Amino acid sequence: MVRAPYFDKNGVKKGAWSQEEDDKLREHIEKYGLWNWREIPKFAGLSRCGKSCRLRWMNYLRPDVKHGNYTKEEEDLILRLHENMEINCTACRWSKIAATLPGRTDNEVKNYWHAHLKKRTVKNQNTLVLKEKCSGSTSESEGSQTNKEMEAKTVVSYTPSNLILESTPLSPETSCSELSNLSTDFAPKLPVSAGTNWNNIAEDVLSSVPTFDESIGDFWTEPFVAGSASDQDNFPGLSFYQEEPFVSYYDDGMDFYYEMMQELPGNN
DNA sequence: AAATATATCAACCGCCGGGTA
DNA sequence: TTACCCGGCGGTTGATATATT
Repeated sequence: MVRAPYFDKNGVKKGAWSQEEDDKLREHIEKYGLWNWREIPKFAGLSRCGKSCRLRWMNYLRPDVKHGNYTKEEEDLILRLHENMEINCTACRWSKIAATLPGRTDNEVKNYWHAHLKKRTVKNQNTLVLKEKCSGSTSESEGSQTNKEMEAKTVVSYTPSNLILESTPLSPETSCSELSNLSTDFAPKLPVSAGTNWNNIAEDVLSSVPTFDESIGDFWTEPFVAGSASDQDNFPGLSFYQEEPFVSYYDDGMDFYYEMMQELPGNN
C-alpha cells in the first residue's frame, strides 16, 4: 500500500519504511528524545530526511497511536467538528480534530474522513436538499426573503449541524464536575472507557460555536511535545521521555476549556 | 479464473508561521 | 528588518488490497 523504497538524487531514502528503520528511529527517540528532526536521522543512522522521520514517528511509531477500528462516537465527533469548521468558514484543521481523539493522528483522521465520512456528509446534504424541495415551504409565505436569507435559513433548519447549535450548554452547577470528567476522559494514558460519552464531549466543546474559530486555536494544544526541554544537559526533549511521556497531551486544552466555561453567562 | 474498478492509507510535497540570528 | 531554519499542516499521490464484473 505504500511506495516502494527508493533513493532520490541526493541519496535520501524515500518510500516504505523497513522494520529495521523503524527500530532504529524508535530506539533513538526513546533513548534521546525529540530534539531536532533534521539531525535525528543522522544520529540514528538513517538515510531519511527529518521530515520523513517525523512523519513516521508521529503517524506510526509513537507509542500512543492507535490504528483502525473507529468507533461510532469517534466518527460522530469527527463529523461534528468538521461540520462546525465549515459553518464557521474555517479551513479544516485536521490536527485540531485529531487532538480530540486520543491516539488518532491528523493524517489518519484526514484519510478516514476522505475514505468514509465525506460520502456520508454528501449523502446527508443531498437528502436535506431533497427534503427542502419536497417540503414546498419556500414559495409564497417566504417570498420576500432574499436568496441569501433563504440559504441561511436552510442551513440552520436542516443540516445536521443544527444538532450542534441546539446542544445544551453545561449548567453552572454541573460544569466543574463534568469538566473534571472531561479531563479524565481525555487523559492520554488512560484507555477510553466504555462510559465515555463522546457525544457529550463534542456537544460541550461545540456549544461555544460563535467563538469556536477563535477559541480552537488555543484550545487544542501541541500534542506530544510536553513541557520545557531546555533544562537538559545533552539532549533537549529527553526529560519527558524519562519522566512523564505525553503527560500534557490535552492538559492545556482542558485549561483553556475550563477558562472558556468560566466566561459563559451564568458561570461568574 | 482473470480483468477491471474501487477503496484504503502510508508517505510525499509544498506551503506557512514562529523563532532566531 | 530581513533572511534563514525548522516544525507542522493540509492536500495529494500511488501501491496494494478488496470487491465486482
